[in-house]
Amino acid sequence: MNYWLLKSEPNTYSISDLERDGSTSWEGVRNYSARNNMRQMKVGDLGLYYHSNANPPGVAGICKIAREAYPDYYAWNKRSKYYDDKSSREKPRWFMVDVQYVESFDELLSLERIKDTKSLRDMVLVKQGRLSVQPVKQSEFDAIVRMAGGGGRRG
DNA sequence: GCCAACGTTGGC
DNA sequence: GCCAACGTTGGC
Repeated sequence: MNYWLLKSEPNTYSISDLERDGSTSWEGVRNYSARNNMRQMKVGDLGLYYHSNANPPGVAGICKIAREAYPDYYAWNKRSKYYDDKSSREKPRWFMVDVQYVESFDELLSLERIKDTKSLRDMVLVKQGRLSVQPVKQSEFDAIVRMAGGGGRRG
């Protein structure tokens, strides 16, 4: 199984929203690297749910991939803010997955603490920053869950 | 609101 | 294919 980190702005859709909804579709990714990462996801993979543009930013909890990549149909809807005329039904350019709520950490694990942790210094989150869907090593996933006091093991 | 670090676009 | 101009992300 693989591990991922998914960024969402809590103003737009926080982990509490995901908890309320149970699951959600992850549309609107318009970056090729992020899209390619999504296409690697398998049902059951676990994701760190990251709050970006937040105060403070950090990992808020855990989610699970509930459906593998399928065409992002928002790209075909002219009235959607995710509309892209270069994506067609015949040749979809963008993809989305479904994610399911797993757990919220009691306390957000801040980006600052992640940066201060030696074993997490090589995370894409720290090294590259801006990517909204990124791979995470199992060791990194485990360390973050441990630091956040989460119980989120597979399941 | 600023701006660094990327990504994308399009002229050539 | 190069690269300048522009747009976006996201921390601060």
